[in-house]
Order: sequence, then C-alpha cells, then structure tokens
Amino acid sequence: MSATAAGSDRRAEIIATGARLFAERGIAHTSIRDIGDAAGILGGSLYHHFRSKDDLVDLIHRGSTSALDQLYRDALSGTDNAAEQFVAMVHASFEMFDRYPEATVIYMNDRQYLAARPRFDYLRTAEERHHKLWRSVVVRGVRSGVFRPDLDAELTSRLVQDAVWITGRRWVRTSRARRSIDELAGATSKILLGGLTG
Amino acid sequence: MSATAAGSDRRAEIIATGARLFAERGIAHTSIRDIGDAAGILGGSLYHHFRSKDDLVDLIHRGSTSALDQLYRDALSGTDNAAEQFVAMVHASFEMFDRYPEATVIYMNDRQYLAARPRFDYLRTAEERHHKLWRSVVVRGVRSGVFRPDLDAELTSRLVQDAVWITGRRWVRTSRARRSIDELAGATSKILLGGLTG
DNA sequence: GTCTATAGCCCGATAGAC
DNA sequence: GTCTATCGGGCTATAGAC
Repeated sequence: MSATAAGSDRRAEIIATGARLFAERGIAHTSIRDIGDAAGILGGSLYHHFRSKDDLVDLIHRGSTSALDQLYRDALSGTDNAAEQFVAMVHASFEMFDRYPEATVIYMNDRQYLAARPRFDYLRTAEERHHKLWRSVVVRGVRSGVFRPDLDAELTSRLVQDAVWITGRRWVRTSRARRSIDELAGATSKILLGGLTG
Repeated sequence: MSATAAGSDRRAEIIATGARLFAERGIAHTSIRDIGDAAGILGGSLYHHFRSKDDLVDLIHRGSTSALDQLYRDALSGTDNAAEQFVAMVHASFEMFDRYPEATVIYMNDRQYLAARPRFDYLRTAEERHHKLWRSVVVRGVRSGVFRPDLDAELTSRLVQDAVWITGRRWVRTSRARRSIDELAGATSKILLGGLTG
C-alpha cells in the first residue's frame, strides 16, 4: 500500500529527527515543538504519527535491547575461555553502540527520565540481564584460574559493564569518525582485561 | 548576631533538603514546591533564602570542586612513582565522594542540565583540570616504564577517570553503608592499576 | 497529513499582607 | 520569615477546519 509506505517514510524521518535531538539535548529538554521545527512540521501535527512523546522515545529504543541480547549470545557461544569471552563481550557492546548511537547516548544521559516511567522497565531489566552475563564471565574466569583469584565478582562486573558503556558514550559523542569501533574495543578490552588477569 | 545564625541554620537545612531531593530525583524533576513541601515551607517562601533554583544548585556544588583540587594535589605530592600516584588519586576521588555524596550524584546524573547553563562552567573546567592530572600520571607511568608502553594516554586517562566516578556514583547510591571507602577504593584501584601495569 | 487554536497543567518567580 | 495569591510562560496533548 503506497499510502502506508509514504506514511512510514515520513514517520521514519521524524523518528530519526527525534532521536538526534533527544541525544543532543536530552529528552526533557527537547519539546515536541522542537522536533516539529526540525522536521518541518507543527508540534501538534506530530500526534498524527505518534500517540505521545514517550511513544517516540520507545520507538527509538525498541530493537536495540534485543539486538544486544543477540550480540552477547554470539559473544559467549564462540569460546569457553573467560578471557576470550570478555574480549568478545566488549566488542559486542561497541558493535551495538555503533548500530544504535542515539539509543546509546539517550540511555546513558536520560537514565532518570527512563527509570521514572514504568513503560521503560524493559531497559532496566535488559541491563540487569546483561549484567548477569558480565558477572558470569568474571566468575568463570576466577574459577578457571584465568583471572586473579581475589576479584570481587559484583564490584568487578559492575565496573567493567559501566566502564564499557561510558567509554561508548564518549566515543559516540566525540570521536566516532576518528577511531573505528574495532580499534576502540581492542584498546578498551586490553586495559580492562589486564586488570582482571594482572 | 543570633538572627543571622538562626537564618543560616534554616538556610543550611533547606540546602540539605534540596541536595537530597536533587540527588534522588534529578534537578529538572524536582520543583521548588517539592523542596518546600519536604522542608515544611511553601514554595514561594524559599525565595526569601535563595534568589533562584540555580542558586540552590550552585550552593550544593560550591566547595566540592576546590576540595577535590586539594585532595588531588595532596595525592600527587606524596610520591613520584606513577603507580602510587594512581592509587592515591583513586583514594582521593572516593574521599571526595564520601564527603560530598549529593554533589557527586547530582553531577553525574544532571550533566546535561549543568552543561546547558554557563554559570556552571566551573564544574566542567574542574573536570578538565582533573583530567589533565589523570593524564599526567598515565604519561609519567608509561615514560618511566611503570605502565605498559602501548597505552593510549587519552583513552586510558578518560577511561579511568570515568570509571572511578561511575563506580563512586553506584557506591553512593547503593552500598555506602555496606562497604567502606577504603575497601572500595582499594578494590577499584587494584583492578584499574592492573590494567595499566599488566 | 498538516493546519489553527486552545485546553489544561506545572513550573519558576514575584508582590504584598501578616 | 512565612503566608496568600497570582503572573507569565512553556509544556503535552486534543479538537476540528482544510
């Protein structure tokens, strides 16, 4: 249906505009009118395409969490060695940052906005689901003797997960053009892995 | 003067209430009326104590940056060994998180709010000033052979500074009672330092 | 599908009584 | 020093014309 297709194009364009502005200025500081202005449409008219501002926020994040689930699954299934799994998890994370840069930045910057709304609970549960994976790699590494025996699994896994995400945010915002994700993932995993094996 | 002293007490009480609410819910999501309710006063009456909401935000952060300057100065002056300086910098950071927990959390969560207002430029310049210190330790460590030679100074120093702060935020919010700052700083610096010397 | 126009709400801040 | 009362403005979202 051509009407639907044309509608989808406009819709996709507006989603992209909203994602860009939300990532640049934050959700709370970007009004519906701002998005309308940037998309060449009046604020009120956006409600023909979306039911609410949060629907738009939701559309930006839908897909990214399940994509990361799949990337982490692949990262863990390739090997049984904890150090190799760790490096693969770092690379998988940066692959996601590269595919969903706006969702990455918005999630990092607007945690409080998202946490205050029950409809975005799926983002928090995804983070906890992924933390269990990071934690399992740390525990396996300690048990198998690949990582140092004195690591606190909870502290270590939180630290590496947080460090990878915050490095990803910085990269998306400041140096995406200058440095490839493989370079960055390699340098990041080398530092963090050295701390676990050292 | 007793009137001034009594006024200062009330003022300090309101600052503490504002700091708590800003840290819990975020600045944008905490209204003047919210602070008034929590302090047992009407919103409008707060303007007898402060000129604006941002004045209150400012009072919460004033002092913490210069205190951190001093802590870092002391950390660096104690030794010339880069590894020891690194551990001292981590400890200094957590000392600051312990002394100014609300300022720490607000700074981490409301970066966008603060970055959008010129009056809070001093927070960003402080972060850059402190980053130069982290970077100098990394560079000194590489040059003196204490750290691995292949470290990218910019990436590494950003990573450790970010990782320390985000770990501090998590600690302030979730486990301040359960774990002392010395324990946490020790575990954190051990992991990060291992990545630099590994 | 986009427009005009506005309802309804919350916000920061102010004026003046007590 | 706190109150009552309110101004002026921005916001999300809606109703109905075109």
